[in-house]
Amino acid sequence: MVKRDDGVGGPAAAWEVATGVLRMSAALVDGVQTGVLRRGFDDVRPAHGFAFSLISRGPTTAARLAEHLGITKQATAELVQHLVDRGYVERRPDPDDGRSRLLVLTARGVACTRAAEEAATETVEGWRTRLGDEGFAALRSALSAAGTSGPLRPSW
Amino acid sequence: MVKRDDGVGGPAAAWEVATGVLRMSAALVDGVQTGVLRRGFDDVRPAHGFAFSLISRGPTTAARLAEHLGITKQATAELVQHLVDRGYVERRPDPDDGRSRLLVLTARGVACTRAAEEAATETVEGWRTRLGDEGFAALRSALSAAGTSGPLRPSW
DNA sequence: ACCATATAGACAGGTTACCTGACTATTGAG
DNA sequence: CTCAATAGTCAGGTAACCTGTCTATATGGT
Repeated sequence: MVKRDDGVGGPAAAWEVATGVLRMSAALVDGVQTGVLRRGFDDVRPAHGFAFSLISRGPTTAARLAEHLGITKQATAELVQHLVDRGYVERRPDPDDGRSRLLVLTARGVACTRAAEEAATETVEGWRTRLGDEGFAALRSALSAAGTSGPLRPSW
Repeated sequence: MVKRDDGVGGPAAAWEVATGVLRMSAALVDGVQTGVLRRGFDDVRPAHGFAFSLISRGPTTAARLAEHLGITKQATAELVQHLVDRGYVERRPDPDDGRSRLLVLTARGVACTRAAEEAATETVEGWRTRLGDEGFAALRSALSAAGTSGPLRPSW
C-alpha cells in the first residue's frame, strides 16, 4: 500500500511544491529580464520593474516608493536617480506639498513597462501551452486562492 | 457575452498568474527566512540556503558550487568562507585531486538545512490549509507539469 | 617522459546596491 | 507661532558581487 506522500500531503509534497514555486518564479524573473533586454532595454534590473509597477499606477513620491519596495529612502533616491538619468522617470514638483516631488513615467518608462508586461505574458503563455487550458486554470485559481498578498517586491 | 479573459486565457490571466507566482515565491522565501531565524540561525541569507541544498547532497567543490549558484568562483569562495567561519561547512582535502577541497556540512550545517526544510514545509502547509487537499494537489501537479527546470538558485 | 593547456582555488582591487546617521526644508497641529 | 513630523539630501560605511592576475595541480598530445 502506498503512503499518502504520493497523493496530496506529507513533507515530500510540500518540498516539491516549494521547489516548484522557486523554480517557476526564477524562470519568470529570468524570462522577463531577457525579454526586456531583447526589446532593447539593457539598463534595468528586476528591482526597477517593481518600481515601475508602482509608478505606472499614477504619480507617486519617493517615500511611498520606498515603502512599496521595502528599502530605505536613501536607497530609493539612488534607484530613482538611476531611472531619471536613463530617461525612464521624471521628477516634477508636487502642487500640494512643497517638500515632495512626484515621480512619473516618461514615454520611455511606459515603453519599458509595456515590454516587461509582454515578456511576462510570453513566459506565462509558455506554461499555458505545457499545462493546457485546464491545468492553467487550476494553477491560476490555486495561486489566487493561496492568498499570498502584500506589495510586489524583490525577495532577496 | 463575456470575453475569454474571465475564463482561461488572455493577457489579464497571464498577468494574474505572473504576480501570483512572484507573491508566492516571495512569501516562501520570507517564510523560510523567518522560520530559520526563529530556530536560532541568524547569520544565514537565502543565498546560503541554495548553497546548502547542493552541499547537503554530498561533498562538492567550490567550482561546482559556483556553477550551481550562477556566480563567480571568487564570490563563491567568499560565501564558503562565511559559512566555514560560522561553523556550517568544513573544507577537507580531496583525495582524488590535490587542487580542490571538498565542502561538507558540519552538524550545525545539517541542523540549519533541516530548519530551512521545516520552515519551508510550514509555509507550504499553510497554503494547503487554504487551498484544501484538492486545490493543493492541483497546484502541485501544475508546478511539476510546467516543467521549469534548472538548478535552484537565487533569481535577483 | 615532457611540455602545453586546462582547471581549482587564492589574492588584489573595483563597483554597486544597500545600510545608518545627520542634516535642511516644508508641512500641519496645538 | 512654535514645534513635532515628514520629504528628501548628503556623507560615509558595508557587503556581495565583479574582473584581472597569480600559483599549484592535473591531464592529454607528441
